[in-house]
Amino acid sequence: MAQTPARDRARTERRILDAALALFGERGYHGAAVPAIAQRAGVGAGTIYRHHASKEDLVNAVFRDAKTRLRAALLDGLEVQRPPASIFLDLWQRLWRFACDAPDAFAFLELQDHVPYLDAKSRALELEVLAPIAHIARALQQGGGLRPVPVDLMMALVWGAFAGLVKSARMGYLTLDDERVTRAGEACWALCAVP
Amino acid sequence: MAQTPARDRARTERRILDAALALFGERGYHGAAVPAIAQRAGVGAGTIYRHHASKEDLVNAVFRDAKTRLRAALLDGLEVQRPPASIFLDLWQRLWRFACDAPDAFAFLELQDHVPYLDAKSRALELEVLAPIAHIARALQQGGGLRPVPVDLMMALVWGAFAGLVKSARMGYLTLDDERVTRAGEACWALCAVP
Amino acid sequence: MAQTPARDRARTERRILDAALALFGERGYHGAAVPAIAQRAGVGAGTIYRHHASKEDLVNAVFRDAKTRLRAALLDGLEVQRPPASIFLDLWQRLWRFACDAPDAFAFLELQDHVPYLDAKSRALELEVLAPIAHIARALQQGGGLRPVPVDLMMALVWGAFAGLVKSARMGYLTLDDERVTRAGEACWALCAVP
Amino acid sequence: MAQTPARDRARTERRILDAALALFGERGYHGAAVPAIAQRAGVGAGTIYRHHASKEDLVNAVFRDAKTRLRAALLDGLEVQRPPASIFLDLWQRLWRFACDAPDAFAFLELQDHVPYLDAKSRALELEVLAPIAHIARALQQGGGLRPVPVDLMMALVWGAFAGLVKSARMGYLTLDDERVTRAGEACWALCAVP
DNA sequence: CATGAATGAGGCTTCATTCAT
DNA sequence: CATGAATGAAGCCTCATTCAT
Repeated sequence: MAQTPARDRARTERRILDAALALFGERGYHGAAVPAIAQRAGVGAGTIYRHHASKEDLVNAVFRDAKTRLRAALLDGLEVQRPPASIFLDLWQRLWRFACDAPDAFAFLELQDHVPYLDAKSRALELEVLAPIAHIARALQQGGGLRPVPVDLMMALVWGAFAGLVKSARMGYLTLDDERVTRAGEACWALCAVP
Repeated sequence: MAQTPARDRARTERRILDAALALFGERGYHGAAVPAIAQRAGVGAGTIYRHHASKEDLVNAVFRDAKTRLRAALLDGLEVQRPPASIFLDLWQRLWRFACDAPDAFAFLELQDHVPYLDAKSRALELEVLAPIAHIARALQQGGGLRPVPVDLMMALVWGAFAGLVKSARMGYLTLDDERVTRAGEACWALCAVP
Repeated sequence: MAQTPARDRARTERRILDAALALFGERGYHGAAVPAIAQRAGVGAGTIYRHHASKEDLVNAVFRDAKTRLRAALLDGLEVQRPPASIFLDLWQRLWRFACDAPDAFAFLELQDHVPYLDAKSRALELEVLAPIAHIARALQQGGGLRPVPVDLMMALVWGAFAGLVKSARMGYLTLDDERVTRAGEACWALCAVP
Repeated sequence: MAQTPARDRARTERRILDAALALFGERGYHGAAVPAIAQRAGVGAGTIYRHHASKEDLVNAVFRDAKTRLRAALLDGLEVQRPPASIFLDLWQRLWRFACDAPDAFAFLELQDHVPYLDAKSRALELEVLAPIAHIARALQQGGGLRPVPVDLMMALVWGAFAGLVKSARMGYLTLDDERVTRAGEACWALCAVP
């Protein structure tokens, strides 16, 4: 079978992306050395360059991979014909599940120091995640289901609040479990709900 | 006067801290080169090592300097004998003023990639900022003035929400002005208020 | 037919030699990458190593191939029972035709940076080109048809003069055509002619 | 004295240029490794980059240094109010002296593989050497003192002839001494002399 | 005490070579 | 037998740190 090399190659690529995601997330763009990524991926340093033209290219691939997974986690099968609170809490749970299932991806996406290296395609992908949510929020707001605060502000506040939760947990300032996260979500809904 | 050398030294130190803060904030710990910091501070590279034993030492000094200024901005003269909402909105305004007056410091403190290098003294300082606020929050909560959600969660949510706001603005996803920030603060207060 | 595999192999070998000649000639021994040669030859990188044990081996094969062609261009059917000037101008024309027909080969042979890697067989071949010409020159000189200057000097001067012409043209300091090359050859003959 | 550091720096720079000249001349641009140059210069690898922005920058500095010395060797104090043959033989001797005094520089300048990396300033310098000689040659030719062959051709031939001599000697095909070089020069003059 | 030239370990990247398919 | 993915040594270059001035 001539298919095996292709499968091998894909597996190698996945291990590179996973290792890079973990190290970029742990130590930032400049703090993650390419040879260290290679070692963690269990490949030679040169192999990374058969898959990505440069470290910058690699961080873009990692970003797009993680962002695509986040988009799927947030939006796939999302049911929007529901009361606003229900939609909000569903999204909150989806965020939490993503943060649990893919902690490396969540940590990486929250990190900022790769941002200067993102290319146009990566930036476009960022909007592909935000735009549908903004669209939903605006529709709800026009239907009177959301507090009349500019949607861009509200999204930044909610996303920031959730990120703050996870970051505090990672730094050891608090611990999280499903029940506490749900309560935090309910409190956060007050931020969006019509007063 | 034997005082002049001491004053010179303090002035040099300030320029080093400011330059380091700016570069660490812009490019992260690993992305900021010591010679570049020296150049921005207008001193020789060796001079930095007369003030700090190492780059790690320097980043701790920068962290403590910024955190101390944040503590002052948040807590100095804070009047706690007021209705909870008033305290909250005051803190929110203080945060906003700090983010405007010292954007480098705010950006740096939000950065993650220096965290692994913080020493015990720096970590202790972090608590010195959080503890008084937690104390206030708990008192208000016991007085029935705050939503009965664990205070650690609430603080993480609110701090995260504010940080998310500033981060979104820095990334160009929204623009901020006093009025919009005030409205965001009011929405955020709903998160803390007794339902 | 069992001959086809052999013919295929020979064709592959020719493409490898041509590609290597071109790249070595353009960028020098160290500047030409084996994978780049393989790509230009339209073969896999591993294929080159089925034909040559190493890059050093390859450059020797290229050298011998080019030198053999030069020898043929200079000496095949050379008529030496003629007046010295006629022989000289014939050789000059042959050089010019070679430089036009096989510019890659000419450029490569003039290059110096592969010289340290030439093996004994390649060095021997070099002499196989020079020796017959030296033999002819000495015979003419003994017959009084050439200036009484050591033949080794005269050959170095003439070969160098021709090479200088081509090199200047390649660097854009002059342009060449048949007529100008012929005039240059006539001037160069004065170098060899009995004063 | 604050002058010593400047003198040290200049000395370091000279050693770098000399080492780079030798290695580029011996092994070509791609064959000379920067760490090897540093070792030969007796400095750390990083030091080279305090004097030159890149390897390309270094090869340009080496080129300009060598070319400037060649220009001085050829043209400084050249007396042109003399019979053409005398001028020619003087230049020939100057070339020979340069090739003896600065064999590394001569070998390097003859090498071609740095040419693609020369910048505009370096190319301009090349012309500064050629132009005065071309000017002299044209004047002589108009005065009837030189063979009526295009000056660009004649210069390429003579320069090439001399280079061929030195190259043959370096490759061991012949040996040179003052007397033999003088005889070669006399033969070469025939190339330029009015027939 | 400040300086900045020097250092060399380590980072990013290339490439000659191997080997499983 | 051809292939091309993988390798890791080695190349170019940066930068945290030192030290002579």
